[in-house]
Amino acid sequence: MYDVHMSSRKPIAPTRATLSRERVSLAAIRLADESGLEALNMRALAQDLGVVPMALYKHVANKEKLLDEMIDAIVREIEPLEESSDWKSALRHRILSARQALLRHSWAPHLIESRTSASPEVLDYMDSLVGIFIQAGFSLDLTHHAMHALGSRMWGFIQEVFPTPTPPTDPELLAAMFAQWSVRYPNIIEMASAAQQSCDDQFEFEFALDLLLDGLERMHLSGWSSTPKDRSENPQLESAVRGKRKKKR
Amino acid sequence: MYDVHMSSRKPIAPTRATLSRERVSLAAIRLADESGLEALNMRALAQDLGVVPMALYKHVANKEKLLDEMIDAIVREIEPLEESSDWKSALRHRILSARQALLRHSWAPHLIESRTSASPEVLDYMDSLVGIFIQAGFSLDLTHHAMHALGSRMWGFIQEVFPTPTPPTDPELLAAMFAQWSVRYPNIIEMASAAQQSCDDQFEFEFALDLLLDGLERMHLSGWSSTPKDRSENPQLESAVRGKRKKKR
DNA sequence: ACCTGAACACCGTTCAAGT
DNA sequence: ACCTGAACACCGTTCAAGT
Repeated sequence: MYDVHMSSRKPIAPTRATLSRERVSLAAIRLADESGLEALNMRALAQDLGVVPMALYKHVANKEKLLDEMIDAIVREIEPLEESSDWKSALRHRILSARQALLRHSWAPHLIESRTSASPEVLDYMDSLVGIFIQAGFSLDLTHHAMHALGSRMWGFIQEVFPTPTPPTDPELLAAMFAQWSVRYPNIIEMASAAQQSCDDQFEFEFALDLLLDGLERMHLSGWSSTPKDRSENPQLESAVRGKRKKKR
Repeated sequence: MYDVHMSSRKPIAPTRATLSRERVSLAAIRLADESGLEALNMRALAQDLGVVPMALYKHVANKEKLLDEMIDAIVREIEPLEESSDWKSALRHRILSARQALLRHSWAPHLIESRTSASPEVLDYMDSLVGIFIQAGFSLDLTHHAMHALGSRMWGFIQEVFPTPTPPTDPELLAAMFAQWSVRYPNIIEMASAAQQSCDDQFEFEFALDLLLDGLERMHLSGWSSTPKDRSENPQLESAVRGKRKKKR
């Protein structure tokens, strides 16, 4: 226990320093890292800091602002831009670095999805990605589409909608489930039977990232431009452009 | 008001029929459509149905199960598979149809993201997509990667992380914000200046979808196979394969 | 078999007061 | 200036009872 009577001077390394906005958000990150986002509530956070819940509200406006702070802390973990490399390597490096930061905080994807506005730190990062495309000579139009195509992937994650269920450990149950699924979901079972080793998330992430970057490179080199005339000469996006035309009419 | 003394027989079209699982989930969808997901709580839902909150629990196990029901109702809105068309058209049709269903229910993306398991209806839909790839002769391995690369796009949405803020209507405020952003986020401003007309979500969705489908087609035609030897002969995914190799070693 | 009323546990937050 | 204690509003859900 900390002995308050020990000295009237401030301890050199106080274990219970006065609160600050940074101390609160760091504690929130630690709590989420250890116990998950659902365990992060103002009462538990206050207890971790040895303080009464309402003490937090002198340093963060409300819980939403606190969650924004947590995102900013993660964005600061992303490695800075490598000026020297070519656009594709620079993008890959930045995005895979963002992914590393996110992997250290498993709650981050869900939190990012729930945010309704971007902080200055977030916009700084996005601005740097836009800059990579523009500096590489991408048209502003293609740059815009590229950013949309990346979506959450620019933050190093793709939402795994409807995660594949973990198969039961009991071999008897497993066999029963396999038999049942083979009848109702034959294609899924056939596909799964090919992936003997468990699915490698990092590989799947880079596979799709490269699929997008390679496609964007091809469009850029084949002279994608912002004028509709040039667009229609590009056979790759014929159908998408057709859709836009129809809507404009 | 409904007159209960009017007749002892059941009314032909009862306005206050007895509850059922379907009636509850339909009311939940209507409430979410009209007032948003955050307005959907058991008390409000019960009031809409003219019943006390606890009456709902005889028909749905809990709120989570109710949310699962709502997803299933949407999945049933997706148009069935067109057997005759080629794989790319079939996929586009199915996915754009899923998108239409989702656009009718703006709360659906957030709800889909939050689900932790897939219902049989959900698996049926995913199985049909896997089947399209396999029937087109895609290797099981490439099919697997393709499904991951599609991600949430197979449900007709991409998560718009950090949505772009709506610019202020007051021209003076707008000018001030523009000046500020031009200094700190020059690339974003430059990119945005090219997109005069407001951003077309449908176009961006189809742009990225076609980028992925075209890339997958190219890999399929160039003989992507599941053996590592063949993989390294495909120059397009050199870096991703390199990453996987390193991990395996 | 189905619905009701009261109550509990939990959580974000306001308010008036303490030092 | 910073922290505290009690309380309020809100929400999912349990429980024992009603018909």
